Formats: sequence, C-alpha cells, structure tokens
Amino acid sequence: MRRTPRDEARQARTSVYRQHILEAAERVFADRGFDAAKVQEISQLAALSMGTIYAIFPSKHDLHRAILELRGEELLDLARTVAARRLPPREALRALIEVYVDYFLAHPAFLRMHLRAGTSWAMSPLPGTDEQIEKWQEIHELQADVFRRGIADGVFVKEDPGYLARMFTVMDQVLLSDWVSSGMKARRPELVRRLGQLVERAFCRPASERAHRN
Amino acid sequence: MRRTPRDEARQARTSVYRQHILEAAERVFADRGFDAAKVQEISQLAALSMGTIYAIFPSKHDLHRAILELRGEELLDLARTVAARRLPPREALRALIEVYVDYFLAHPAFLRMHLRAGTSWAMSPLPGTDEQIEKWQEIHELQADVFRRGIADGVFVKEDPGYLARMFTVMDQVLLSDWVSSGMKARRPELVRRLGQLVERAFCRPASERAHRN
Amino acid sequence: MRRTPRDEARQARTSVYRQHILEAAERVFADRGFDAAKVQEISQLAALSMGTIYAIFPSKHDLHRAILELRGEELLDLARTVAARRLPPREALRALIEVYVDYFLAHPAFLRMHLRAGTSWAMSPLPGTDEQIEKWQEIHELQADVFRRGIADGVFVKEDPGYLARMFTVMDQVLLSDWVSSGMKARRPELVRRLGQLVERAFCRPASERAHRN
Amino acid sequence: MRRTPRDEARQARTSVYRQHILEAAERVFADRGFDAAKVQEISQLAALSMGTIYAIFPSKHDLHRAILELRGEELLDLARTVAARRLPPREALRALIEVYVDYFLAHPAFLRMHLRAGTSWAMSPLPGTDEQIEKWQEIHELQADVFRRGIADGVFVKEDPGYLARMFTVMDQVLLSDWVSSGMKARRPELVRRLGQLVERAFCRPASERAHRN
DNA sequence: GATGAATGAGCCTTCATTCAT
DNA sequence: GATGAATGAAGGCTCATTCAT
Repeated sequence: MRRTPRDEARQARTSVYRQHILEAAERVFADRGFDAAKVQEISQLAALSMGTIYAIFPSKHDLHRAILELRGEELLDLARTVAARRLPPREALRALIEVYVDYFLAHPAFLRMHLRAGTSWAMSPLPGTDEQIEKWQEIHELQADVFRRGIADGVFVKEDPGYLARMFTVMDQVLLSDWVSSGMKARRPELVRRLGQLVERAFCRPASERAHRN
Repeated sequence: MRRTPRDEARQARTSVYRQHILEAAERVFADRGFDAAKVQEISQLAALSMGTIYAIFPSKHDLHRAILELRGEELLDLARTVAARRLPPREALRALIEVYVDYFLAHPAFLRMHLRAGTSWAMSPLPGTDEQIEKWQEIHELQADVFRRGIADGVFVKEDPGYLARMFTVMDQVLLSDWVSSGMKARRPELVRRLGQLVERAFCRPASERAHRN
Repeated sequence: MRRTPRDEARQARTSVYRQHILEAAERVFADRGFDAAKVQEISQLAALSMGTIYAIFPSKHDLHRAILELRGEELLDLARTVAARRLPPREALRALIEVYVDYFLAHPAFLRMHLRAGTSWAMSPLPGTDEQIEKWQEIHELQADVFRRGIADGVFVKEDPGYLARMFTVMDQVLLSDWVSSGMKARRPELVRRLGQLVERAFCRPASERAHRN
Repeated sequence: MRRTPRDEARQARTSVYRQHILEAAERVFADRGFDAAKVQEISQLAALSMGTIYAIFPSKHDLHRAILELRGEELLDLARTVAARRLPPREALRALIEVYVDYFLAHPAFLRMHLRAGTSWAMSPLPGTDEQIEKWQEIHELQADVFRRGIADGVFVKEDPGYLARMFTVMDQVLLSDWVSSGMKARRPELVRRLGQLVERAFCRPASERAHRN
C-alpha cells in the first residue's frame, strides 16, 4: 500500500488529462467529423502532446469511442434514474424529454458531434456500421420499455415500441438541431414544452379512444 | 454547326457514363460511407477508368454532391408535382408520404447512403457542414409550405413550419431505416399507412379543436 | 484471351519495377540495415514513388523478405544443380564453394546486406528471430546432405551434418567479408582456392585415417 | 578533499546502477535486438527510471556500446592473460577456446545478444557499420598474434593471420549458437572438445608437412 | 477520348529523449 | 539526485488526383 499516494496522483492527473482530451476531441469531432478530424488538432486544442493523448487513448478510434461511451453512460444513468422512478408512461416520457434536453443543453459540443454523426445509429443501425455501443443500445431499450408499458396501458398508440423509441430519439434531435442552428437562444422550458407537445400528439392516444383499451 | 452530331454523340456518351458512375458511387457510398469509399472501388464497380470518372466529376466530393443533386432533383420534381396539384394540406402531406416512400423503395442504394450519412443535413444544417445543396433546401421549402398552409387552415398544429418539415423528414427516415434493417420485407401500403398514421397524429389538430380556428 | 496483351504489358512493367525496387532496396538495406533503411530512400534510389513501391510490395517487411526469397531461390537453384550432379562429397563441397563465390561476386549489394544482417540466421536461428525463410532452410539441408554423405563415406569428419553445414556457411561469409572490406580486389580463383583449402582441412579426414573407415 | 566521501558514495551508487542497467539492457537486446528493444523496457527490467538510465548512458546507442565495451574489456583481459602465458601457438589457441567457451557459458544473455547482432562486426567490419569498438579490435589483434606466431613456427597454415583470427571467431560463434538453439544442454568439456578438434584441423598443418618449415 | 499506372502529400502512431517536480 | 510523465520528430502507409500513352 505504500505506493498508493503516488498512484493516486497519477490517477488524478490521468483523469484530468482524459477530460481535457475528451473535451478537445469532442469539439474537433463536432467541427470536422471523425475522418476529417486530425489527432494533431485535438492535441493542439488540448495543449497536450500526441504522446500524452496516445498514452491514454490507444488510437483515434478509441478516443472517439470513449466519447460515445462517456456520454452514453451519462445519458444511460439519467434514463435509468427516470426508469427507477416508476412513473406512469406519459410522465416517464415527459421526464425523459426533460432529462435529455437538460443534458444536451449542458453539453453542446457533444450535441453538435452527435448531430453531425447523424442519427444514423439512432436509427436501426445499417449493416456495415460499427460504433455499435452497448450503452446506446441500453438507452434505446429503456425508452422502448416506456413505450411498451404505455402501449399495454392503452395510453400510447399500438406500434412497435422500438420504432416509437427511435422516432422519439430523432424528434429530440431535430428539436436540438433547430436550437443549435438558430443560435442556441431558446431556453429550456420553451424546448421542453415544444417537444413535449409533439411527442404527446405523436404517441398518445386521445382520451376518447383510450377507454376501449384497444 | 458541323460539330453538332459529334457533340451530340459526346453528350450522349458522357451522359451514359454519368449514370454508370453515379449508380456505382451510390452503392459504394451506401456500403462504406463517404470517407471509407475509395474512388478506385467506384471505378471498378462502374467498369470505367479513374480518368473517365475524373473527367466528369472533378473530385470525390463533387461526385458525392452530384448524387445528392440528382436524387434531390428527382425528389424535388416529385414534391413540385404534388405542390402543383394544390391539394388541401392533409392530402398534400399524404401525397408527399406516398411519393417519398415510392421513391426510396425504388432507390434502395440511395436510401442506404442517405441514411448512413445521417439526417445531419435534414436537420437545420450545423455550421461547418457543407453539402448545402439547394435542391434539398427547396424540397424543405415546399414541405414547409404545406405545413404553412395547413397551419393557416387550422388543420395543423401551430408550430414553426420549418420545424414541422424537418420533423416530417426524419420521421420518413426512421420509417425507412426500420424497413431496411428489418430486411426490406414490408410492402409499400404497410409503410405508407404506418407513416401516415404517425404524421397525422403528430401534426394534425383534432377535429374538435379545429373548429375554433385557433 | 483478348486482354492478354495488355496484361502482358502490365506484367512486364511490374516485373521491371520489381527488379528496380529490389535492387534499390538491396542497396539501402546493405547500407543502413533493415530498421534504419527508410522506404523513402529506397523510393528515391529507385526513382519510383512510394505508391508504386507499395503497389508491388505491401510493406517494408515484405520488401525485405522478397529480397531474401529472391536471392535464396537463386542460391537454392545453384545448390540443387550441384546436388543433381551427384558428385562425390568432396567434389560436391568444392562445387558449392565455387557456386557461392561466383554468386556473391556477382551480387555484391546482396552480399553486403547479407553480411550486415549477420550470419544470425545462418546459425541455428535464435528463438524470437523471424525471417525464417524456407529457401534458406532448404539450402542448409542440401549442404547438410553433402556432409552426411561425406561422413558416411568416411571422407568427412564425424560430426553433426547440420553443424558442419553451418560452419561451412560462416566460413564462406568470412571469406567474402574479408574480400569486401579489403576493397573487392581479389579475383575469383584466389577466393575459391583460399576457401577450398580451409574447408578441405576443416572437414576432410586425412587419407591415413580414412582407410579405417571410422 | 572534503567532498571525497560524498563522491565515493556517488561513484559507488552510479556503479551499481550501471551494472543493473547493463544487465537489463543485455537481456532486452538479447530478446529483441537493438532496434526493437525499447529503453522503457530496459528501465522496467532494471527497476530504474528513464532519467537514471539517461544520466549514466547518454543514449540508447551509448548503452549498447557500453555493453560491447564491458564484455569486450572482460574478454580482452582473458585474452591478455592467455597471451601473457606465452604458450606455444597451439596451446595458446586451445587456451583461448577454453576461455571463450567459459566466458560465454557464464554470460548467456550476452551470448544471445552477440549472436543476434550477427557476426557482422566479427567479420572485417563493412564500411558504414559503426560499433567499431577498440576492445574488439584488440582482441582480434591478440588472436591474430597467436596465428602469426603459429604460422612463423610452421604449426599453422600459411594464411593471413587476420583472416584466420576471424575464422576462429565465427567458429566459436557457430558452436555456441548451436549450443543455445539446442537448449544449452551440452557441458563445457563437450563444447571445448568439439571446437578444439575443428580448430585443430582447420588451422594446424599436419606434422608431416611441418618438418619443412614452409 | 479513355485508360489506369504513377504520384506524393498527408496522417496516425511510436518511442528516444528531456525536464519539472 | 531520482523520477517517469511529457514531448514531438520521424516514418510507414494510403488514396485522391493526375497525365503519359
């Protein structure tokens, strides 16, 4: 145990660098896309040498993946928290909207990177695409669960839950894309309201139909 | 005028080559994505030399753009035809759905390419993204017009028409993405119905509200 | 068969390039050793672009291996020819000497490269060394066979044939190394005589002992 | 003079470090070869920091050279001791064999490193090769002297003494290479006998010829 | 005009060396 | 003095683009 303090210091430093690098990379990937992004540029933006970056991330792809995993993990935690509250489906959906909007407003660089990458993987991923990251699949499952429950309760329209979840995801993205391209002026309540209304209309059955439970 | 026949022949030949190349490129871009696609592979698939490709398309980017322009033009024509019919907004929207589904079912390679590229440009394009193609902007405008009219008529919800148009676009894409990744089995009527219902719910005001015109 | 002429032309060109490149690489590897050799330098010496080199040899290692294989193949042919003559062991050994000396006098760049690489692989290769090329192993076997026969006949000393073959190989190399470092002045007969005497003394049993066949 | 004790301590420490580092480096160079060896790995094996290594050896090449110098010095001492005994040439040669075999059996890591490097520098060094180390040249001279005397006495064959010395060196190496690659099983007497016989045959004139002194 | 072989700029990655702590 | 994290120059390899035939 004697080495612990030194190791702790190293851990701490590495952790700080990880953040620096991930943030810089997020920005560069957001600005250029994966292929056009140069590791050199990331290193300059992070003010760290190539060697330091490669000491932490074995390759450009790993760096990219790490961002998706980090952000995916964070979003997954949020989705799990919502799920844990065991809200009725409509409230759960609303909570997801709030949580996602909050998250992306707080992480605009990742938002841009995410939007640039396309929703490609939010859609059922095409064969031949990689970056099939577990976390995002799990987020998708949690969303699909909300829809599954809502369908069973008769509050959501009868459709494939996965399909509804994907629709929900891209709606989110369009909303936020609009927000970015109109200068990030709108405020959170406005965004939540706007998306909330759309989602409500798109996925909830009118009260009149609901009585029939079918 | 003596050269006209010769020129015509050239034009014809070039035109045939263009098609060959565009189709091959579409397939390769669909399979690999823009960056991973090699011009060499396109040339092999098209059975045309690199020189011929570069004689017609000055660069890989131009080739990519040309596909978007060609397909954009075709879709724009369809959208214009729908617009020219001066249908009431709901019928117009329905017609757009049919027309888009038909088009993409008929051009699966472009569909895959389109989906892989992400909806990035379907969303309000992020600054720094190129491929700012006029045709797609025009399609977007025609869609937005339908929404504008529907909003004015009180049949569509009151929201920014551009926002609604973009939502409409990505809904299309999710539907088709699902179709591709589930093996392209569903038939046109099923797809049209499925998307029609979603769009109807998402954008049309219930009859009860409509009376008020507000 | 219509494409044959074009293919032939390509084959011919590729073949010429292969030679150019192999010769240039041989020189550079001879001057610098494998690791210090830069592909760039080889490309300049060959007056061919990097791309052309990599079109023919997939990697720097492949290029290196190709040289060893080419020269190994040539030497193997010579050794096989000697073997095919079914000479008595002493004469066979003498023939091998002549053949090797001739070959290396004719290929001084390969000789230098070969000597620089060290006899490392002429000795029983150390574990962890690669470049374990079949041809060289086969040459070694043919040499060992000569020794095996000579031992059976009682003309060579009783020792492990593989050990004797390796001794023979390095003796060759020392002779030629001396020749290189003393300015490549000595002529073939001088070299053959010099090595012949050494080899005779080292491996042949004196006639007096031979009578006993043991 | 006040600093002497402190300086002595430093000297002692540095000296210990030198040993550690040289041994570690020897092992790593033996396992990987010069270029593939990483200074990092040497530092880990030696359990000393990069800084400490570079404080003692200004560069990787210096470290490599230092090993050759250290081992060269030790072998040189042995060769000098043999020379000092003023033995008749044949006995001197025999003594050298014993001394070399003993030394390499005692330093197998250096043996492997030495063999891997190839006999390149044991042969008359090619122009363009560095590592032109004085000690090894001196060892070579001492060996050559033995041959020179033996030739003068008519016990050794008439050849260039330097050439004979180099032959002697590589014979040593082949013997030991065989020993390494066959699992280091044979014992010293076996090795000495084996090499002794070969050397005797290769370099000594038969008694019958010797009478003539020419 | 068409070809496709040839080009070479550019980028990811490694590792000998340095220097702040 | 010792450390080992940080540096960044260097080099293998790819592939969009060109141009001699």
